[in-house]
Amino acid sequence: MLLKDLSPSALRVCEAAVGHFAEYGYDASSLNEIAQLAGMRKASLYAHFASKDALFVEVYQRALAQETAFVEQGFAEESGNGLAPGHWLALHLAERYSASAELRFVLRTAFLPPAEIKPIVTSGFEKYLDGVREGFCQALQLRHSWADEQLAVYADAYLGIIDSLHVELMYATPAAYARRATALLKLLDDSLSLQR
Amino acid sequence: MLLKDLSPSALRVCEAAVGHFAEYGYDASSLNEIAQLAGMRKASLYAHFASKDALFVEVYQRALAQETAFVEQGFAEESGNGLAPGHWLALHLAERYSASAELRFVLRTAFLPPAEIKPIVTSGFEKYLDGVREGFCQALQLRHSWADEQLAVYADAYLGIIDSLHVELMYATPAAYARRATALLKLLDDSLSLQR
Amino acid sequence: MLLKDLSPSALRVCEAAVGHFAEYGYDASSLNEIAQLAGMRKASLYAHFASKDALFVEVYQRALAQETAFVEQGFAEESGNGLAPGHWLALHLAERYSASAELRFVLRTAFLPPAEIKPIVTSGFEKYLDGVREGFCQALQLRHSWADEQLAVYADAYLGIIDSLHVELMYATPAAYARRATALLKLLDDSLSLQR
Amino acid sequence: MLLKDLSPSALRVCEAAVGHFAEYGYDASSLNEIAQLAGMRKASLYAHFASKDALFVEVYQRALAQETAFVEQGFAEESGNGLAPGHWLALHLAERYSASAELRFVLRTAFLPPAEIKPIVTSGFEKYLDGVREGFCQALQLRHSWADEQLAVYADAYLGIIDSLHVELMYATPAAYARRATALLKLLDDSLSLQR
DNA sequence: TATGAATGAGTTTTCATTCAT
DNA sequence: TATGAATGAAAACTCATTCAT
Repeated sequence: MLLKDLSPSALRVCEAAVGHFAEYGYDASSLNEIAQLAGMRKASLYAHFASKDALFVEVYQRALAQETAFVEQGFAEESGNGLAPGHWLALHLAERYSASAELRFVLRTAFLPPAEIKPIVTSGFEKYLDGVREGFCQALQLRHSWADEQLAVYADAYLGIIDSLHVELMYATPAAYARRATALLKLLDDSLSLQR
Repeated sequence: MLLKDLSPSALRVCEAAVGHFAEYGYDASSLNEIAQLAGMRKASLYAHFASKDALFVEVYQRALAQETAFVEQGFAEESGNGLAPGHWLALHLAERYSASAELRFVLRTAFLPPAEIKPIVTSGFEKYLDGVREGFCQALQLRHSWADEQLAVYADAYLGIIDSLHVELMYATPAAYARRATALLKLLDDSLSLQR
Repeated sequence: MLLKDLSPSALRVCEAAVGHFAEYGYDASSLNEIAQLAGMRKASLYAHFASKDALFVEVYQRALAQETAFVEQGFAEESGNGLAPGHWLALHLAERYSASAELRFVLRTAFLPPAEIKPIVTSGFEKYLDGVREGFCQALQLRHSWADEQLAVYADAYLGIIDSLHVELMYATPAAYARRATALLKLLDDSLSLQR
Repeated sequence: MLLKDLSPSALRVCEAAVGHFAEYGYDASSLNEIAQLAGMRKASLYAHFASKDALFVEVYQRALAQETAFVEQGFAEESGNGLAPGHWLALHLAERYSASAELRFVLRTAFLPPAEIKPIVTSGFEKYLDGVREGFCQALQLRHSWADEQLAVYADAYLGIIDSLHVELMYATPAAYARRATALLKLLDDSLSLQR
């Protein structure tokens, strides 16, 4: 999953595009506006990207790489601070969402991918979620050892929680997000506490 | 929230539109195609609906009403069958999703509402979720009585679970859906079991 | 130039149409809006008029008849009051213009007739102007007798003055109208005074 | 009132548009036909003008500038040839009208401006008329000196005459135009002759 | 006489894309 | 690498008109 080397201009286009796609989605985004934001004319985009699709995919892959790194670093921090498994990410997602156009873009795209490139989007997002699952499983195993089966169940549950929070980010207030995060983490911790 | 009386032709348009909107979303849906599906020409749509927006809103409200009724009936059935609180809906959502264009449309719309009518969409979907919350709380209270605060936490968690399943419906396989449903319901039941 | 007998409904349509045509012109007027104003649906118009053109022509002819009558009565009043020839009309045109949608409609239509019916419009308006000319010539001849040639020159001038005032009505303020009327009538009176 | 620099293609569009607008007016002109006349497709117009309104305004301003220049040059010529004040313009307007689509367009537009841009049209035409007034006043003052008040009255009258001739251009024959011009100029000269 | 439904032709406008420069 | 110009296709929407009821 290596990213292409892009020229400085192409990078500016990506930066402009990620915010635009995040806000309006694929269909309602116009190359014209993206080009303006990047300080060039529409036609010039084609010097950098073969098509709207190609630009979208490139932006998507860069955003995925970035958010995957964010998740990894989050789990590292969590284990350093002795937080309960999966808590760090759940508690920092809201902040990340408002700070990162990339995350907003990834979520919007993953949930409702443009028909033209649905397979690419879906498989990419699955890799992102695999990263989350991986981080969570490692955190769980730091505590004690689990049967594969049990581990899988908790991993499924945790991914479900994260997706639930993703949704809350997209259509609710910060307060509602906090309530949901608290409630779902409580379920998780309660259930884990029964496994002793 | 009474629905308008629509003429037979207008109803045919709604039926055609709900599937189209569910599959392609607002932006990528064309009135031309919807009209064809409804067996008329584009211009004829305007005898029934003032604009694309107006059609979309009408369809959305009808879909919401229908899915709200489905949820209500689900909770009624659950209590009749002695199922654990909230299980019926979680276990039937996938089937419903594949059977009901209305549900697919509602979820797609709620998660990524078209900018033009975001407020209408959001407030409508909140009412739908309130119905879910209401059903779940009543189911919980059939078992034993709860402090308001505890009840609210479990309601938040349950809505989170439902949203999580919504997401899984949109981008995953039936098998993955089942795994997630099992895992999250286990968390819920485990946590509730600690409240004795 | 007899007018048709119209049913009460058809008359209501004419009344609605004259204001609409006067304000928006032929092209920018929509039968839909005219029908609404007349308290019926668009399709019902066709029970009364064969087409948009036919409605327009009917309205035009009624308006012309009405304004022709107004001019006649004006010249009658003028001679009764001993006013200088042509003064009454020049001085009452502004008031009439603001009170009569028919006059506004006639002027708008005469100056820029819709291509489809230009000949009808033009010949109709010429008859209206002939009425003005006739009234003015008679008023002149009440004073003393004129050579045909002289009479024709003054009649041409007077019609020119009236058209000039028509224009001022369409695009200027009442104050500007008054200044122009005063100035042109002064020219007329000065010139007539030289004929003794 | 500087005019934009337009590309050759944009100029071709303007040239095509002025004739079309002059003949059919704003509402009945279609961008499709204008584009054909300019040798391009409809969509290409938008590379040069942001909208139908913008094109119309641009064309209008160019036409106004051109006709203002024509009037100025006319008054210059008049004073060179020793013609009576205001005669040159009155006598050349008909010829100009048939030769200049710009003049036809300006008059049509000024008399019945499209609702969307009425203020722009009106204020522009007033400047044009100010030019006429200015030229006439200077011509008057070459003969002898006038009280401000008298000057204003004759200026009002002269503008009235010009508007009257404008109207005659739009709906009458060349012969009728000549009769009217003769008659009105006679009034003007008679009245001026009384001021010695 | 009135109307709901339908429609063909037309409108302005947007868009992704191409190409010569 | 950048862009001005051009374009085919499609969008939403409007309109005068027809017709069965």
